[in-house]
Amino acid sequence: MTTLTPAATADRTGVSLDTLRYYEREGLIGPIRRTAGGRRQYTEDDVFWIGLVTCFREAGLGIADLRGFVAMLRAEHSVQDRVAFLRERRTVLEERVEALRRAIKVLDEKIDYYGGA
Amino acid sequence: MTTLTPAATADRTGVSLDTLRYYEREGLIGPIRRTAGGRRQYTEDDVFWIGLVTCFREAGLGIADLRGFVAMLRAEHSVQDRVAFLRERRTVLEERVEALRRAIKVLDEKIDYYGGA
DNA sequence: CTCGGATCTGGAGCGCGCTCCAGGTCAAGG
DNA sequence: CCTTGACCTGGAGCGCGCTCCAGATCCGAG
Repeated sequence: MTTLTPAATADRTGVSLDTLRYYEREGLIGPIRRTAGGRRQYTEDDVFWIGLVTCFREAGLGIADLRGFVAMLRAEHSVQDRVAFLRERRTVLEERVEALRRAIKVLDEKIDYYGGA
Repeated sequence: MTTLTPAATADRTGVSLDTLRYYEREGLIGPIRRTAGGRRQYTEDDVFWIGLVTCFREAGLGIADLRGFVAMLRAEHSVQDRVAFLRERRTVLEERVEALRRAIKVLDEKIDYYGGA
């Protein structure tokens, strides 16, 4: 199976080396496989998961939220628990969209006031 | 003209006393009128503006952005500059909405995977 | 006039999410 | 071999947005 070096992974994902290590320390990704010498080897699956983490980070979820997400995947949770967790996060994000819509509306009003020119 | 005490203003706006003072120090609001003794007297206009600031903060704009907003209102800027600034902020917020939509989509897919139960 | 609660100021402290650094290790090319 | 550059670890540092604190001042009720 092909693996990626840290540098290649940073390149592919747009996440810095430091941040990749930080996410791993925080339990958001990995643990990442190592070579005999201790260097990290990222798999395609790792890259995919890093993409998910990035997606949620860009949406403004915190590190603790993401840790919750990882925890949810561990088998000790029922399907109901998982869906409840997912719906809860969804609600938080929807509320954030509403906050943005309100702010955009204010901006649009101001722009209109200036004649939209 | 009726004015509000700091406590009443915090109450009305949902912004803490410390944060009101902080916003004023940072130039996001005010300067707020004072009594002879130095106590702040918030007007209805102040309260309204605090509402706007809160709206933008909830949308995730930073303190520096808000300061830019205040600067924009000062007369040295042309209508074109102002509208350009407003449109720019609007674009930033729209991008944020898109990031949220992407994350919500991921959540929906997971929820579907669990059968939406 | 006195008391006490609200308010004042300046500055320290905090949680988050990185980011940077020192000092050392690994491994491919010459 | 030896060099060189990517990588390792642990920990310090940083910018943001508050939040908290001490010590002083104000002012309405009694």
